[in-house]
Amino acid sequence: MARALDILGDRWTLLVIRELLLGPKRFKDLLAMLTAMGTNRLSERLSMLVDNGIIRATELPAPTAAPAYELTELGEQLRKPLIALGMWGLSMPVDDRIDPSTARAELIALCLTGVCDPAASADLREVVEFQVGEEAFHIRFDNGEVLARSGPSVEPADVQAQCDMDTFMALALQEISASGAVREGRVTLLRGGQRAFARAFKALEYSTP
Amino acid sequence: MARALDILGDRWTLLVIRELLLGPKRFKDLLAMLTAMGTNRLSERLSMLVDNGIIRATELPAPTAAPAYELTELGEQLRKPLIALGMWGLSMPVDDRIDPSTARAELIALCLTGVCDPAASADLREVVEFQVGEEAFHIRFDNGEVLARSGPSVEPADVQAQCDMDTFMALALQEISASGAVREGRVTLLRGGQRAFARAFKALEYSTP
DNA sequence: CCGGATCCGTAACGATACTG
DNA sequence: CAGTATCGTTACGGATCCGG
Repeated sequence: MARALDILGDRWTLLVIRELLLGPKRFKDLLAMLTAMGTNRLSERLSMLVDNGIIRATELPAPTAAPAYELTELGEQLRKPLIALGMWGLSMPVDDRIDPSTARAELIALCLTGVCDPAASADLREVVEFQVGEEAFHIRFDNGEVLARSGPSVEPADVQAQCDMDTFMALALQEISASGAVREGRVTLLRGGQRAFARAFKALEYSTP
Repeated sequence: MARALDILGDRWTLLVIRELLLGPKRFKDLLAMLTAMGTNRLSERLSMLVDNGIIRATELPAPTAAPAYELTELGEQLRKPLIALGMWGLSMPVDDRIDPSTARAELIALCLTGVCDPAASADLREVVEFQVGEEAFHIRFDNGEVLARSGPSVEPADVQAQCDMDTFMALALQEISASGAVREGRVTLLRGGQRAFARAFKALEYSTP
């Protein structure tokens, strides 16, 4: 534990890794998510993480071809522990619910992918793209694997959904049903049907929060 | 995750909680384990953790009756995430193996209790006391529950074992067998038999490191 | 513009001396 | 024993500047 904290214990380090759990990111994108972090600090953390084999420099796919950072296999292994920590933070009784104005739907989605039952999506293979407020992200179900990523999907999405933060949080907390939210117009489906959309949230359900 | 790190992200905080996962501890005991931590810093962290409902002030059992700190239910819920982080640190390829001179057997035991299969100790009910170098600790098996704690057990132990750090690490990593270690004299049993001792390590075995 | 590196004032830290 | 007070040093956030 001390060894892990020697590397991950500095301020921002775990938050940088959190961002990269949502897929490869550019320097400026990380900076945009981690407000109040200085450019020098970010650069310092990134090179330290590279030196320790937790992330590596890479390039964004095809048309963009911009430099970026991504997790290595070692870094990827932090997914479970970090999501577990996130769930603990979620259960903290500070304000009962996270402030919707500072919340980020893609991070909520990330948590869901970490706590949902893989068996529930064992025979599911679809990509759902979300637009929640300003943020765009997608969730890929691939026969038991569930992955949340920032930005639109590279392969064409089966479902494209649009809603506001409050609706997304209510969906994530299972306070409202997916099909009900569509019927009531709280969710707009730009592509795909209500059935496919509901299937996705069914697969994301967790048992014991 | 950010909420969790707001509370737990400062230096030493997670290490203080790690110590308390091994049972209630006094101020001076925490200080002794956390070398290089200033008394003011420890005091600061402790009161912050109390304010956030993660630990609480208490008293050591019966004869000692000294002030101490222990985890609340909220703090106890950090066990799984923290041990997961510890296991990640263990898999870090810095030096393959932790330096036996700085390692602490009770922390290794703590990790084992977090990753072993509860089913393996479902019908086991015994207390094993260890003396490894200077440190004394015990592991309590109670029908599926497995708990590692610093110091001797309050209830009389079924097994009392003595060995050096290298032997304990080899046992934990399943490099040698428990009964073999006893036969070869690497482990001295002050109380209890080889069978009971071997049962304990059998129950502590993990499947995928 | 993007990815950094440099500089500076402030906050946090480690060590030690001190107190109820 | 369980902290509090003080002090010199380190790490941080913010702003500015530079090379591609």
